[in-house]
Amino acid sequence: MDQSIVENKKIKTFKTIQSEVESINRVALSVDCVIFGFDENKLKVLLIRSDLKKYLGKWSLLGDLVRPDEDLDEAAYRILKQRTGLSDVFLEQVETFGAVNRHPANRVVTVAYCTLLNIQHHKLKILDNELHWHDVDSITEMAFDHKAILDTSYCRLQKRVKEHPLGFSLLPSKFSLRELQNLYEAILNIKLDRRNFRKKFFSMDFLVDLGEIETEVPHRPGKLYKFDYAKYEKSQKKWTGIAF
Amino acid sequence: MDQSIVENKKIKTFKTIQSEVESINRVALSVDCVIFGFDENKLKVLLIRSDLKKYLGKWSLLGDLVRPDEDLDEAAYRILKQRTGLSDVFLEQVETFGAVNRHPANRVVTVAYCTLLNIQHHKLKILDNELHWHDVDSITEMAFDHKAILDTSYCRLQKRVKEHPLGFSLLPSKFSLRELQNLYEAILNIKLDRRNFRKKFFSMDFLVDLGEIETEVPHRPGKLYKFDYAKYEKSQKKWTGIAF
DNA sequence: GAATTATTGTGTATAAATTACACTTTAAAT
DNA sequence: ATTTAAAGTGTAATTTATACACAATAATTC
Repeated sequence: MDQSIVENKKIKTFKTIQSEVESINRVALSVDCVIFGFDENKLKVLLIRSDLKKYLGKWSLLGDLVRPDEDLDEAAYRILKQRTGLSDVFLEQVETFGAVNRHPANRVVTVAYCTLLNIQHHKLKILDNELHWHDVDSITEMAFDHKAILDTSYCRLQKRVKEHPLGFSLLPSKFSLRELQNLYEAILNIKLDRRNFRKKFFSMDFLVDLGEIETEVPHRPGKLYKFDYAKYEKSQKKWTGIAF
Repeated sequence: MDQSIVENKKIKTFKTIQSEVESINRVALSVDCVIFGFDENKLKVLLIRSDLKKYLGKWSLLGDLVRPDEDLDEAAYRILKQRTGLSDVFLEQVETFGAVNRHPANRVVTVAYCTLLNIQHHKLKILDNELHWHDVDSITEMAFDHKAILDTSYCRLQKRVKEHPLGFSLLPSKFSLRELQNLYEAILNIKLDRRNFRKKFFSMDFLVDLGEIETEVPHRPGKLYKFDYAKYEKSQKKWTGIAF
């Protein structure tokens, strides 16, 4: 809402609302971060062990209450930083979960955020509550409604990764086309034709050949590329037609 | 969050959090509904006049505080019903807006929801606060951050309407292809080729020819169709490739 | 240093989808 | 009967997506 409230066809004044705001109509608000990574050709997610009695032993997303003087995005970045030390990663609001009984003790509405990290570049320094990376597809049960939040975030990721070059933030700054393809296959959970995959990415024309090749592979090394973000930003996103 | 909170590397217990939840860390939570309609070949949105002093005279979305015993979706449907009397319309969460100072009096975090209504089928019965339909593209200024919420919702609508058959809920149950095309042109703000538009929709094969034609048009009447939702639901959504 | 291994890198033919584009038909109104 | 305004329709050209197989390369092994 934000100002006038109609209830049983009686218009409440702003004064009435003010007092409602002060008293009963308040909830605790949290942010939960779904932090995706990629390693050993598998999509991973960063979880901690819940220490709430009801969910003892269950895995949980990284979250915290939003402070009274803090924007939602700010809170998400703070939590990410507190948990991982990282600050310059892509971060996006996913959805807000507010079922009345989603938290056993209080009404806590939570805003889910989603981030993608390069696991190799960002070794975890804080390991409280058994913080570590889990294979996304191995997770069956979680604390609270966190499994639903994870599922929603994963679906969103699958959709976004097809529309935007997000995936590159999960890879080393120099990567081979095989690594890129492995990433897409893992996230989308499909097999792709190698030749057509390459054709597609080369035709998009955002990959820069670095003139280097992989090292320490026990076979023919692949060329290394980086993603040209500047070129991507300048490009006109193409019109994608109507299709259900 | 939801259980353990790390702050300055000090782990707080659940008890600590409990008391935080009880006291300072609470915010007022509202839902704002962005109700889109379609009339005279224009996309419309339903607004009321703000009666908050700071925004007196400005237009505002339809909102209310979320009740302590009410899920977010429930609140959105309640507000929609209270304002319009309607209940069986598509309703979707868009995004949560939580800038610290978005409300002048209190911290109010708002969850935006978006709905599409058929204006002809749903004549407004309640007109409090000058509730009425506005051309979406004529709106320049609004109360609070509601212009930003509207813009975000409109962008979301443009995207969703290309991926899902949402648009049909804005049309009469029997519609002509011209009406359908007008709808898409208005929402997407583009001109489409008539023959290709028809080809596209016929090839999707979800339109049912009702064997009826338009009446009271001063020219050759078009055939009337309905959308076959059952057939659509059964259809496998096609794989849409990677494209930035 | 020859053979083996594993993976890179490449091209083409076919099918499917998208685009651009103009004339005839129809019903209502005059 | 004429006018008006929009409905209805098809094709050729282009672009995009798909299916598919073999030679080149670097490292490892013998």
